[in-house]
This record gives sequence, structure tokens and C-alpha cells, in this order.
Amino acid sequence: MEPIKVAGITFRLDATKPFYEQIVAQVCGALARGELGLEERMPSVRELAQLLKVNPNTVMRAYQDLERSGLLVTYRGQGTFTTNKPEPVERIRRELAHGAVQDLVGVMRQLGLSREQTMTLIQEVDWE
Amino acid sequence: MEPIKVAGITFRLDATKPFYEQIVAQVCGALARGELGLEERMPSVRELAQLLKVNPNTVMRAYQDLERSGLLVTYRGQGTFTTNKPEPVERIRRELAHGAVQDLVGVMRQLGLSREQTMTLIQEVDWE
Amino acid sequence: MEPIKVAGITFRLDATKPFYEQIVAQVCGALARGELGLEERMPSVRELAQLLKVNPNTVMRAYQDLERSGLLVTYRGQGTFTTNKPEPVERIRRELAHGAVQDLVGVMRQLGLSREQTMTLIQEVDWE
Amino acid sequence: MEPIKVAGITFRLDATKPFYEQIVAQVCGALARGELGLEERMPSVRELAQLLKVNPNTVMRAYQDLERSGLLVTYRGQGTFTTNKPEPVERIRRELAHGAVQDLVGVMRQLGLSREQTMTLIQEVDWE
DNA sequence: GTGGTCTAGACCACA
DNA sequence: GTGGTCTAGACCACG
Repeated sequence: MEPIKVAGITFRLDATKPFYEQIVAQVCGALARGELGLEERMPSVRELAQLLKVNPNTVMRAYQDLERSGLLVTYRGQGTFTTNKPEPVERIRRELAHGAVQDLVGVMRQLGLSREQTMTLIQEVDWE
Repeated sequence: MEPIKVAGITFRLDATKPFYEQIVAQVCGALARGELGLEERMPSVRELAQLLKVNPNTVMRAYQDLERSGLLVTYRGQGTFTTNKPEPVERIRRELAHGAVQDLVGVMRQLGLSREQTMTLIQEVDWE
Repeated sequence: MEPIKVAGITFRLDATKPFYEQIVAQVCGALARGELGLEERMPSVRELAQLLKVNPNTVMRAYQDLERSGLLVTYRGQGTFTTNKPEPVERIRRELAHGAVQDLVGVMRQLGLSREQTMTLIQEVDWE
Repeated sequence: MEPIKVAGITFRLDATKPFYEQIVAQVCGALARGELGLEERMPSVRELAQLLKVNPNTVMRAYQDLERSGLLVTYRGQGTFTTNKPEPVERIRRELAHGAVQDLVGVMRQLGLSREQTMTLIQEVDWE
């Protein structure tokens, strides 16, 4: 519903997609856009769960996914931090962008639309 | 899986999404591209199930979804046919294209990419 | 689609309900309205099937239902005729009307509508 | 069967129509009559299946139909709830009432009965 | 715990 | 032959 800001990240959850995926995506986005810096402390699992009104297991799963991607690291007893290296951020950013483009191209080709027709549709859509 | 062609439709199922959704998408695509004409007979539920090596219930669910969208009609005891009206096909085509563009824009904005950067990525990708 | 007239009966079949039910209903209707008289010869199964472009089995089933209701009688080698007694016609007419009213009342009560509200709705609908 | 009450809904299943349609109709009715409120939790698929002594798939199909009509919403892992908006309820209510009246009028006209004769029949029938 | 997908196989209504 | 309903039971994703 209404956005929730914490530690430079703006979270906005809706029921149309899995919560943990949305958390992953929004942390990725904040890192990719530079709103969330490197080596910054993340809210704790329980803290974030409370803020977002979701089950702690859900946040846990999101953090685990993000660790697997190299975007977060957990220091035992210290908490969870964003990576100190820019490479994983860049890599994930490229992967996500590429995947999204591939998904679009898949649908458009299935519908028999050309690249030009697709570009026109993207020109017409509101961006901001 | 290797693609299976029947009645102008090419089916290719994988395990990443529900089978019935993939069947729906591929029938939609065949109609949208004109490879599957209006008022044509669809393979029977049992026949397609056997060809795709899935359960008849799975095919039936896909056919029922397509009927709800107005793309298929069934005549009692006669079988299932594509609609004789072009409007539903055009409508679905537009809906799918619009949805795919919206999904892309959502991801790109989240990553902080501009419309121009997105267009460049689309220019770079192989289309056919 | 377009109505087909034969022996005082007007047939109009659509795909939304079973063909045999529609044939039964339309023969009943023709009798109830007096458009089809008593002791009249019905078209043969094969003849009617051809006219209505349906399977002869479908017409057969309709005739059997009508025989069971006492509206038709078959004389071997002579063909099928409407009953020579007015009672079955009146009885069926009452049964059908009563059944239709019961169906309506069932739905209206389920929706929590009163008899008065129902009467108002019926007043508003086009009759002819 | 004897009626089964749960969460403000009274279920009564018989063999004359598909179970899932009867479940749909009875949930619609409970919503339309206000016996089932907005934003209320529905019994879980498995729970209702057990109560009604039907297969969970049958209940699920009913719930999915109701979701498509906008009467129910499901939250991942949380369960199924009635909508928080009154509009879909009103819309369905009108659609069902209108359809039932149309069905009645169709039969009555086929039997050659006038609006007045029909009104008389409705006056005579028990309502509660 | 929740709903969702899928299978295997039975039985029915309709043409 | 066609589609449609239902069951029993498995497995998965999500919270």
C-alpha cells in the first residue's frame, strides 16, 4: 500500500507478486540506483518484518536470496550489510535489465510484433 | 521439449510456468499472428493432451480459460473451435502487448534506467 | 440461427442449451399455444433432423422425451403424431410454467429479494 | 443433504447441478443477502471441502470462479477473503436477478402465457 | 498453515 | 466421438 522508507530503501508491497520477490527487487533497485550505498547496514530481519508487516520468514528468504546474489553479506553477531564491492551490483543490474528485455521480446515475438512496433509502444508509455 | 505442431499451432512446454498457462499463451500467439485462423477447429482435449503428453484436465483448463477470453467456443458434442470474431483476438493481443511493456517499464524504472537506455538494450537484442 | 417452420412449429436452435431440450421445449410451446393441433402428423425424425441440421439421434431423443410426456404417440409404420387428448398438453403446460416460476423464486429468495421487488422487475422487462 | 453452516454461509448441495456451481451460487447469495460481510475470511479450501464432503479441487474451482467475478480475493499463504468493495456484489446481484427474470419470461412466452398470467402465478407461490 | 498445479482415472451428458 | 464434473492423492510455492 503506502510506501515505507528505511535505510535509503523505499518499500512498496502489493499482493500481486510474492512479497519476498518484491523485497529482493526493491533492494536491488535501491542499490542499482545508488540510493542504497555500499557497505551500509541493513535493517535486521525482525525489524524489517515488523515495518513491512510481513512474516520474518519472508524477509529472511529475501535476505538469503540477496546474499546468494552477492548483494548482501551477513557478519555473525554484527548484522547484515550491503556488499562493499560494486561488481555484484553492476552484474545484477545487467542481469535484471537483460532478463526483462528478453521477457518483453518473448511476448512480442509470440504476438508477431516487430522490433519497430515494440519501440513505438515503449515511446508511447509514461515513464515517470 | 521439442516443439509440437498441430492445426497451425506450435506448442513448446517447459517446466518454468504452469502448463495450462503456456498452452493458453501459445494458442493466443498463434491467433494473434494469424497462424491459427478464425472459426477453425481445435484439436480435441484428449488429442492435444496425448500430443503434449499432459493430462486432459490440463488441456481442458487451458481451453476453458481461452473460452472465457472469447478466443474459443465449444459446441456440445462437436468440439472446440476458434472464435469467428476478430475483436477478441485484437483485444487480447493489445492487452498482452500492453502488459508486457508495462512489466518492462516497471523493472527498468526500478533499476534507474531511462527510456533511452532501455531502447538501446532493445536495439541490441536479437529479434528473430 | 434463423427460425425454421415446419408443420405449424417454429424451431430456433442456439448452441447455449442442448438441442434436444430446445426441440422438446419448442414442440411443447407450439402445442401449448395451439399453433400445433391435436392428432397432427409430426415430421419424421430424419426429415426434421435434416431441416434443423442436427444429428437424427438428437431428434430421436427429443421425440422419445415427448412421447414419455404423452404429447406425442408413434404408430408403427404410420409415423409420429401429436396426442389426441388435450389433458397431457394442459398438464405439461402447467408443469413447465410452475417449474419456471419455482426456478425464479429460488434465485430471488437466494438473493434476498422480496416478491414485490421481483414483480417490479418483471413489470420492467419487455414481454413481446 | 442437510444444510451446513459456516462463516455466515449456509451450504446445501444436491446432485442436480455441479457442486462447484452450487457453492458459487450459495456464496453469491450469502453476500447478496448480507449474511456474509465484506472483507471476511472464507473457510479454507481444505476446511470447506471436508465440511461439505467434497474434493478440495471442487471447492477451489468454486473459489476461483468467485475470484474471477471479483467477489473473493486471495492473499498468498493467508487464505481467501470476501472483497472489500460493494460494487462487485451489487453487480452480480443484478446480473443474477436479471438473468433469472429473462429465463422465466422466455419460458412463459414460449408457453403463450401473458405477463398478467405470469404475475398471477407468482402471487400464488409460497415465498418464504 | 494457505492456495495452486498436475496426474490418473471414473462417470456423465450431448451429438 | 466430444466436452464437463468429480475424486484421490501427489507435489510445489508462499508466509
